[in-house]
Amino acid sequence: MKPQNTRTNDRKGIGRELKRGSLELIALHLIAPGEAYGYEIVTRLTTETNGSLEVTDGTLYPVLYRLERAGFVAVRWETPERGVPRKYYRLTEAGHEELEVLKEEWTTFAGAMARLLGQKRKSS
Amino acid sequence: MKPQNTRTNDRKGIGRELKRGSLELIALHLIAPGEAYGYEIVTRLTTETNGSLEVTDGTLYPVLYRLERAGFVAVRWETPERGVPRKYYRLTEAGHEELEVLKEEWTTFAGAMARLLGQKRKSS
DNA sequence: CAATATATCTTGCATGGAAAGGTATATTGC
DNA sequence: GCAATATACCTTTCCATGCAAGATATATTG
Repeated sequence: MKPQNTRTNDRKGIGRELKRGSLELIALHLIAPGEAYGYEIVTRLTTETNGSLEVTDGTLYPVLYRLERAGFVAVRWETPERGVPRKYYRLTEAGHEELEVLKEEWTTFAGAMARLLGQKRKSS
Repeated sequence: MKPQNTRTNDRKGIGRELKRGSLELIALHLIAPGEAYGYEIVTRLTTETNGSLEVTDGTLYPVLYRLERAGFVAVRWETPERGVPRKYYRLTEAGHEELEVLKEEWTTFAGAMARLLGQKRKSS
């Protein structure tokens, strides 16, 4: 029998909406230091954030595809002797710039939210 | 002539997606101290956040309607002697609880983002 | 050879922010 | 008296995107 989780069920995807628009930033950020492949990013996101920012592969792959089409990442296939081929992503010059832009936008937004919720006073 | 803003135009709505899921929180938060009406919230959001969290009325009214249907806000019409009638919103008990829940979800999410982007190390 | 883990991709759905349009009342200016 | 503007509400339509679900393929293990 399915759990009829009254308070949790009608709100199945609250955190889901919060991720909106931040996934590209997240992906670019995780790729930035060097190279990364899709499956790796998915698992790293789950482990490194204790599930807070978990995404499914069905979510991430389209994101990577968008980044590729936009010219923010370059792609390299690696087919090892043994194992499933991997598609490695690396930031382009434009990708690094985009990362900075998105990071700044996130900071601005998060800052505005924090200020609003925190009820920061303007004067002493 | 429309401004052909190369770098800004193709990205017309980046911050737009970031607001996803936070508008209910914002609305509840702004109503919480007492009462507020729709038009007021729209203008306050723009002025109090310097446009960072600006929304159009076409965006906010559906949000308020959802909150009302969910039982998070109660409604009172005020038709002054002179002036357009206003629809005042006030948080219900459930609304106050919801506000806390959403606030916590936001904090968790923003914290995870900050930790990820900030490259916090786990050990010394 | 069945099951599992790794790794990729696609289709279809649901959500919700935004543009655009519509209504109604009051004030201001000609 | 009437057009224009500001206030205040609401609705319809569009679209971007996260996710579930399903499909494919290779390698390992029992």
